[in-house]
Amino acid sequence: MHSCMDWRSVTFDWNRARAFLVTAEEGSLSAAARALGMTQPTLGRQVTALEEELGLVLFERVGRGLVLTQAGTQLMGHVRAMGEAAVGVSLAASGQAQAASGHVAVTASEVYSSWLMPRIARRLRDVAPGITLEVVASNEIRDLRRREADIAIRNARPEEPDLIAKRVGEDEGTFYGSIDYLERLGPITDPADLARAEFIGFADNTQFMEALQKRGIPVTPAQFPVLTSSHTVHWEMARMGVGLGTVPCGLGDAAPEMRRVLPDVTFRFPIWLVAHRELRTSPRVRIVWDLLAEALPELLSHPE
Amino acid sequence: MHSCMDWRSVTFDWNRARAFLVTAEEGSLSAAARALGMTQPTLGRQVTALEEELGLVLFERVGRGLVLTQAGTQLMGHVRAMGEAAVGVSLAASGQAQAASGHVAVTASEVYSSWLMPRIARRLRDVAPGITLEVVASNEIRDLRRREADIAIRNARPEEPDLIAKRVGEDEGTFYGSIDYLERLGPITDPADLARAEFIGFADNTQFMEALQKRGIPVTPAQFPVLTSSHTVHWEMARMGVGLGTVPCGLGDAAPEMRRVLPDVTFRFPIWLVAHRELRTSPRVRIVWDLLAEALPELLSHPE
DNA sequence: CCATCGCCATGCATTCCTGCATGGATTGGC
DNA sequence: GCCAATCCATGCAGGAATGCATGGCGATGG
Repeated sequence: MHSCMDWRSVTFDWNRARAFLVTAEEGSLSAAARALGMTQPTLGRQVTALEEELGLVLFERVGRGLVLTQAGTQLMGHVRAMGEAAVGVSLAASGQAQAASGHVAVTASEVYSSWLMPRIARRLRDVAPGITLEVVASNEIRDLRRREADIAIRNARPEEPDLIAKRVGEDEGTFYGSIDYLERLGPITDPADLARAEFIGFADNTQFMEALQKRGIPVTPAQFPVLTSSHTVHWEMARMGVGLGTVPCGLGDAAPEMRRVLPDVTFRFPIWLVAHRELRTSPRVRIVWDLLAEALPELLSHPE
Repeated sequence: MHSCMDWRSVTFDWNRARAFLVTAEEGSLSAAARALGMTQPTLGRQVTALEEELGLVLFERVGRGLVLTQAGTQLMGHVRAMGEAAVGVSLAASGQAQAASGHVAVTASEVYSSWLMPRIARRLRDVAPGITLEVVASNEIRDLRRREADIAIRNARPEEPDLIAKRVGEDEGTFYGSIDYLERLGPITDPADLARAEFIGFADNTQFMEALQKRGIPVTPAQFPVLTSSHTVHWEMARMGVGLGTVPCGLGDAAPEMRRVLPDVTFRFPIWLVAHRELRTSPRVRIVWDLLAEALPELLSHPE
């Protein structure tokens, strides 16, 4: 329709225009870098590149600071207009996000539901107050196709092709035991010592046992006095001194009555975000998805 | 001064806004890519990234084309304003460049002065008609410090620290002989055969001889019957059949009465642009500098 | 007059982005 | 109903942009 329009005149790098605008307003590259959350060399190079792109000298490099040339001054008006329109874009965008409403269900393991999701929910309040969040705490692999949840947080990439998945980070877990249980057990200094210990098991225990054996920890089914599909039950069993529990370090380290058994032996496992293809096009689901994708990595790396 | 201003609202990637604008106006990613001279995957990723950055769904992916969502429609107004301001920036910039005037002197070797500079001058007419260009054809290393020229085109990086230099490309040269001289000389199939030949030499001939010997061509001072500092004289000597001449391939191949001696043995040498630091801040010099930096690489690679 | 501070320029390792080639999906024509 | 054309999504390799650390320079205050 508008294909008659000529876009050649907007082909220059708009980010360089932004660098020029902020630098001119702030008066120096360093100040502009601080304002934009970038570094001074980056902004300096962007401004230089814009000068080469336009074939103009915008700043006079004079000693300490930069001074706008006549050409730069005349461009400032137009660049300011771009900046004001950009503010409009930003405000309108956040307004649209604020206006989004509806219901979004996220499923995660019990541990993550109680540990991570509250922080996510708090952020969601600020970004999109109209969205109500439902947290489905479950360790079972919920079937997204049945609409039991819109987004799932999992530890593996799903194989279904009509699901989209994004790896958002990595978490770390290790063995924990209650202080009194560890006393009864005696000193553990080596993975081989764990042959004396007992573990709280998971419902699908063979997979868990195989993982332990791969790490050089010889275990037999007899060492699993209790199996449970609930991570909460799992953790409570460990706290009661029934056996060793395996939980994310962020949770286990925060429990005062629990201790790592082998502090240096940890298991790293990936965190995946999963949703339907179609659901990603739903505004409210997309907002929650993007929030999770942004917030989870830092929550996992900075347990805070 | 304006440090009170809050730039957080313009921190989003402006190029992604441009991608969104053109895509929405053109109606498809592919059309937008054609209009902007980019590729469809790039624009698709930029739009997706903008959606994640703003936390919005801008397009509904429906079958063939894309359809603006409500949020996208509402953003279009502000993004259009950015685009119009961008057109203003572009127009003002070209206007400023057009208005630039003054005198700029460029020094280059005789060969390049007559071979490359006319094409440069033609382009300069379009970009900045107010600038008058002086071409100083000289093979001597002109001293830029004495203001004999504003910009120099050289074959080596200068060592003076107060000069700025930019490598703009690479050129290729080889030996040429006139047809009748090559007949007198007999067949040349190997670099070692050149021991029978005579060469036109340069004023600083030791450097040239060393370069030949490094390439496995044994030469002695007795093989240089004529020395000259002028490349033009050098070439005329070769054309008259005095000996073998060494010139850029772009020049030598265009001469009908000359032939390459060893077509596959070529010398590659770099092309440097040199100017004063201070002169780079002069608008008119900067315009010519940027034009040279942009045009020379393609002139050297596509001799046309 | 000298020391200190802030600012800009440059070399280097890394990350991110871009372009290319391909696969999957849908629309329109015959 | 099938074919062809068009468009969007994704894996991959090369190149560009970014950040970090450093050096040089001018301005300011003692």
